[in-house]
Amino acid sequence: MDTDLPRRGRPRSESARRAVLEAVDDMLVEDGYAAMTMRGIAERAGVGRQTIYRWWGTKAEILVEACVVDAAEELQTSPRKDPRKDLIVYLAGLGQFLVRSPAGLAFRALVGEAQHDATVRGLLRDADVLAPSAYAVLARVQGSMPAMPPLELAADQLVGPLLSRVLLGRESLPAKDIAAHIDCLIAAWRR
Amino acid sequence: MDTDLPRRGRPRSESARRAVLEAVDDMLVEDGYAAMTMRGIAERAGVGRQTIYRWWGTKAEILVEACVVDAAEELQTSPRKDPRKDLIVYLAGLGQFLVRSPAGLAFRALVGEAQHDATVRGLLRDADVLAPSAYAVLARVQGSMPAMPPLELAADQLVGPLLSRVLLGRESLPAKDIAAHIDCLIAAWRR
Amino acid sequence: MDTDLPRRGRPRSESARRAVLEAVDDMLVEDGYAAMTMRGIAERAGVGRQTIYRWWGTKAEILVEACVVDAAEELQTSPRKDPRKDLIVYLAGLGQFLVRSPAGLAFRALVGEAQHDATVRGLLRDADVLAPSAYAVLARVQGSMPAMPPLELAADQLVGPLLSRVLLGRESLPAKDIAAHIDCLIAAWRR
Amino acid sequence: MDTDLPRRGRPRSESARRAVLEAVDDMLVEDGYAAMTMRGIAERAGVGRQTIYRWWGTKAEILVEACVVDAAEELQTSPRKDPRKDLIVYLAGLGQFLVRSPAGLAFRALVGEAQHDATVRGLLRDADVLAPSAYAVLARVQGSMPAMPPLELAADQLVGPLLSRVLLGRESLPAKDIAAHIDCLIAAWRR
DNA sequence: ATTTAACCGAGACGGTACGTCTTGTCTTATA
DNA sequence: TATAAGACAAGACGTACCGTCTCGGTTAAAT
Repeated sequence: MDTDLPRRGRPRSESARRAVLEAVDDMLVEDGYAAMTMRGIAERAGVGRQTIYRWWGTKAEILVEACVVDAAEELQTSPRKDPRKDLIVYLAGLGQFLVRSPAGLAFRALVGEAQHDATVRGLLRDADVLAPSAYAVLARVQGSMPAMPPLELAADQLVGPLLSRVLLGRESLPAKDIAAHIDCLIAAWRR
Repeated sequence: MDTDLPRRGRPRSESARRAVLEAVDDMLVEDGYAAMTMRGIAERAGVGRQTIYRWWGTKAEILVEACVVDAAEELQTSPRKDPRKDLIVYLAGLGQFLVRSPAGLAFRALVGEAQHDATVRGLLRDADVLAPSAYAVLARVQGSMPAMPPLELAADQLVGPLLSRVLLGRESLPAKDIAAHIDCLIAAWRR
Repeated sequence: MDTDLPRRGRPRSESARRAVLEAVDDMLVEDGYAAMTMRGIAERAGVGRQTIYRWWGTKAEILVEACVVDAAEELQTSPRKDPRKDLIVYLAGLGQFLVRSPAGLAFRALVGEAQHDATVRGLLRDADVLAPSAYAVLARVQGSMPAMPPLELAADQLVGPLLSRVLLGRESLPAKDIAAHIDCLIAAWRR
Repeated sequence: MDTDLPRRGRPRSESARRAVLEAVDDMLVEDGYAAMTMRGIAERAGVGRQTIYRWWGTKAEILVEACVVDAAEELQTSPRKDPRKDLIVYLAGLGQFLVRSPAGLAFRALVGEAQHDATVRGLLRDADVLAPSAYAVLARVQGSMPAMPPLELAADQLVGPLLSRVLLGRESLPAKDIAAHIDCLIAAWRR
């Protein structure tokens, strides 16, 4: 165990940690990622700059911590009886997450940074923000879809069209198109 | 027309323009986007800094010019008799473009910047890098796919799964999965 | 010659140079050396920080440039007929310079820094702030002082007692003591 | 008395005190004053940082404690029959102290700090490092020097030329010049 | 042929974020 | 209650890049 050894020195300030994460969330919504500097985060959080570098070292690491928990929670949907409805509700929720939620904004900022920096790419891959929620809903409907491909590919087919639209700067999928997309998938997977 | 009036003064240096675009391509491949600064581009291209700002003003604008022409060319595929083969070849080519081609790298860097900056988002939307090529191949196979949704959604269904994989930092779709994905789409669209 | 080669690029800003030197002088008087930071100088002078590092690189180098010219001017005395008076006037002027003049403050700050940093020690030695003025007055009275030691030692004997008092934090020599000291020197040097 | 009341709690660690003073001496010799930070002293001494602030509060205060006792001891000379020899030996010893001894280095560092900081100036004045030893030797030779000025001025005349040379970054007085200087003083003071 | 206008490269300018360092204070567990 | 360890807020350090500006020099069309 690591909690057993009674660490010496002043312990880490939990309030400073929370202040940083909240500041990042707020600034992302208010000013956007480009205007969010380490210096600015520190000032906004009322925290020393060194304190940030001590625990995170990178804007991306802060973002990961700021969004993974919220993301998992926001993307989780309750099961429906109708598989079609189940998939539609999930995808609509994902759309809302990506364009409305602060956690979704953080996620998109991370995806953006990942295109510029291999380290962030790894960070994002390890965080595994979307897959668990997609796997969960797919596992629920899998029984009635004998031709569904393995989960990984099925998840890409499910979320890819919506996700790429948003990342390429277009509007999210309108409700009608979400339904049409799901109907396509069901037709293919039931075949 | 605007090219008719024969502007006075020294004309724009075509060699400087090409030097900048090549420098951007090279630096993107060698050092990555994060290490690519306006100052660095100017030095690498052997060009004054002001000259860059005179004609482009933004890294993103240079990237757009550096990739749109190449992208259109690299993504264009010759028609096949077999619609399935046609789609598979296109998607495999898109995968290569995204992870191998300098133009693809530039495109991904642009997508990254678009997450952080609304201006770049607009730029990227206007450049319309992927859609024309996807529409072209879809138009070719449309005849034999009576249930295919409108082109925009169909294009998202076609490229979304591959695109989102790459943008989220995972490997591109392996050949087997490309085939499986196309088979799903055909099954749904032929229905 | 070096002025012949027609330097490229924007020439150095003389106004920025003067602004920095004046800011240093003012801040030294108002806030003291310890409170004078590179950042503060830049802000006070209305100058970019990099501009300072481009031309000076060190607080000490700025101080040297800020005080050498003024020092030489302030320490120069006009000849008197009476050698005793000549020496007294010079020494009294040196006392005023050390405790009143901004240039003298800069000089003392430099001497302080020289105790901590060998580079500054060299800088100070090369600047040769005091010696020329002392040599000048000693050369004038040398004729009537057959036993005067070589100029270097004589200069130390002349200014050392006053200088060390001030540097060790005591008051400057009072007028009575200046006269007594000069009388001692004359007695020894006329012997 | 204050030492009588047997203070409660853990007594001050004498070993920590010595460790700090030794660390300061060593670092001054090895790295120089500029590279000597409170943090560095604490690490080198294997001592908590707070412990230093509790007992000294300032680098200057540590330096004073680190040098006053040693200085007094090193500057004390045994009486000679010949007053000339007495003065020469003292002055030569002072030169060695200033450029060789760790205590002398600490003293010069203090003089340096005193130029930047009025508090240190007061500290240095109160410590009275040089005067007692100079007064002692002057008192011994005073009998044979009827024209010697009051001790304070005489001491300045004795040590000033050497001291100012060293503080201004030049070499210490060579033996020949020490003798010449003393001979001047004797000539003036015997007059 | 000369003038004029816009271009070109180089490089200094005022700003500002970077990541590191040190300061003096504080909060732990230990002695 | 002193101690060593070490986290804390604050802020200076020197570097790098931003976008602008100001030079001397070049290149063509208009005079």
